[in-house]
Amino acid sequence: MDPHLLRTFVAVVRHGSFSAAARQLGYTQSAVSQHIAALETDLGTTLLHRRPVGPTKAGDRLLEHAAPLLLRLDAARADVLRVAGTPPGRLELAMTPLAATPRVAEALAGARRSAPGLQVGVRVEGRQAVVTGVVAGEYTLGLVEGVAAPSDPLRLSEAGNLTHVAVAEEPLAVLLPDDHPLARRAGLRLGDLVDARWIDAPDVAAPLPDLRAAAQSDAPRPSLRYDGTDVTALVTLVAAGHGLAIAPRRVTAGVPGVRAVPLTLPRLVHRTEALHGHDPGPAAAALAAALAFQARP
Amino acid sequence: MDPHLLRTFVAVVRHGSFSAAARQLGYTQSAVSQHIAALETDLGTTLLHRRPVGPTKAGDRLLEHAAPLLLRLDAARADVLRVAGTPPGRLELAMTPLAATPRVAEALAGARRSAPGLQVGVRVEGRQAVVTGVVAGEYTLGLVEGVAAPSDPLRLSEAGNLTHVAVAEEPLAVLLPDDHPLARRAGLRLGDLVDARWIDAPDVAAPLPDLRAAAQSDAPRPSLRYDGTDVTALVTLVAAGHGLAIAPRRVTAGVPGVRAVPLTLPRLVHRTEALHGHDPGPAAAALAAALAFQARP
DNA sequence: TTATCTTACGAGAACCGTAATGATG
DNA sequence: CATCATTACGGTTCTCGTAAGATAA
Repeated sequence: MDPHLLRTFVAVVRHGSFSAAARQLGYTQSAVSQHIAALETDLGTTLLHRRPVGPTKAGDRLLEHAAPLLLRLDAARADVLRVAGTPPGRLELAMTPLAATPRVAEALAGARRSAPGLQVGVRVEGRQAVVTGVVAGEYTLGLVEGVAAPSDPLRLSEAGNLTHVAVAEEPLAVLLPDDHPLARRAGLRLGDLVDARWIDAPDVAAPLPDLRAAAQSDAPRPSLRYDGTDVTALVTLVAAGHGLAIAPRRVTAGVPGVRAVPLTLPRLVHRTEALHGHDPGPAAAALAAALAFQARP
Repeated sequence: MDPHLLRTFVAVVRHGSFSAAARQLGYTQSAVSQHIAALETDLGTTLLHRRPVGPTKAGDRLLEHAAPLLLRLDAARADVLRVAGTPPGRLELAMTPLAATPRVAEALAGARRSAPGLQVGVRVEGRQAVVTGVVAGEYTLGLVEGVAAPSDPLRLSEAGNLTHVAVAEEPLAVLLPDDHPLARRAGLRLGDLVDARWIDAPDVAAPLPDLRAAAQSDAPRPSLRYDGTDVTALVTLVAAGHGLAIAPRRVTAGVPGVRAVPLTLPRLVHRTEALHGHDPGPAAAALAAALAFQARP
């Protein structure tokens, strides 16, 4: 099970075609065919059915393992190179949209002041992309956020051996249009809203699956999905009555037509964490330290 | 970064010798030397210093990744073979010592009744060995236990994409010798026992590191380490005054000279979970279902 | 010297591309 | 028949073992 074979396997599945995978990988169709044949012989099973090309049951299982495996392989290489290579005067910072707070900007400014020559790159992406990028060593530091029970760490998949540092915990609020019947309440329970329509905006609000897990029900069902990374767009959608969302209250600041009502049950917070690999270099370490907050017991 | 190279790398580090690793792997010393050289050239760093042989800093980082990587590779193969190969009439059950309860034995008996020809193998091991074995497909079903907050899942490292099924939650008790000043209390808090001497018996009682994590202090410090898997031995050690331990109260049943006082704070339970890969076959699935309990909300 | 790692070199295997063959819609 | 996967074949590269060389205890 050579990683190369696995890589072509996932490429074939993704493209649904041997030839397309070959093009992407810079191989001939023949080579791809031989790769798949090698895998299938090795495992003694057929992994793909052809015409149309798609994974068999066994192939599905392999696929589920292959991607994380390749990711960890990259992570290993990146991790070794990190301690070996000259610690670069660069800081590549990636974060999810809601993690971009003034506090982060200030801490970053502080880091630049104390290391004048520092090259800094900042990037805003979805949560998964941030985690993957940090694991693969593409970014030196990542800021991700999500919902969790108070002082619980975020449950990040594939965040293998990254270091977590708690950066912030904020109360969550239900975002409703101004004229919503519940908009004047002092607090809301998720149970009050089982029949509501929700906007699923995984990158820019509390992801609905996380809420369902926390609420131990399948209550919040999406009526609209928003895939961008622009917070204002989401808030505008809420104001227009497309559905509700749950996010830290601050996102509604300055936007008319929307109210943020504190979420009282389940007891969840919006938590931000900094992620980095082993020894991310002095700049990233200093930044992470500056961002770290003391979790209240 | 061929897996073969990684495998020889970890073997070399483990043995502290190229030649020993070569013997174990069925290679020549030369081949091992070439493997390491290949890795070092590929990564552009020295991974080992020689005479004596040991990992460099970069090598340490690689080592940390290599073992899980190889494990997951085996897991992938096992997982594919599991769905491919004929579902065998075998059930290989592995469990940690405290998971071996009458309830498990009964459920196993039930599984054998409903599948008369079933070949069953049972094995008791340490927690890590059980998890590793299930991941690698060596066992069809694993039962592991540990301490956790009520209705929280166990935090298992390297349990990647295994299915967890809650099997039992039991209250925890502090095990003390009969003549201990606190032995007559109705309940004990961990804070009452900061100065006590503890027995660290990771396989057969609540592992001290888990307790420290839960208590958010470094309080329970070990005075004696017990590495066996025999519960009675631990209880006997407690009775003899070698130190305290935390375990489900039932382990003291019938043993004189020991008392089990309920642990009231932190609020922790002894939790048992069944682990299996995707589609472990009908026998294991039935057994897991029979063991599953309804977690109280 | 002795145990041990490294290097040189050659036989065999593995790998990928070209090109011919086969299968499917 | 056109598209796409498979198979046959050959040159190149890799890999490992043998054997000789280097190096530290």
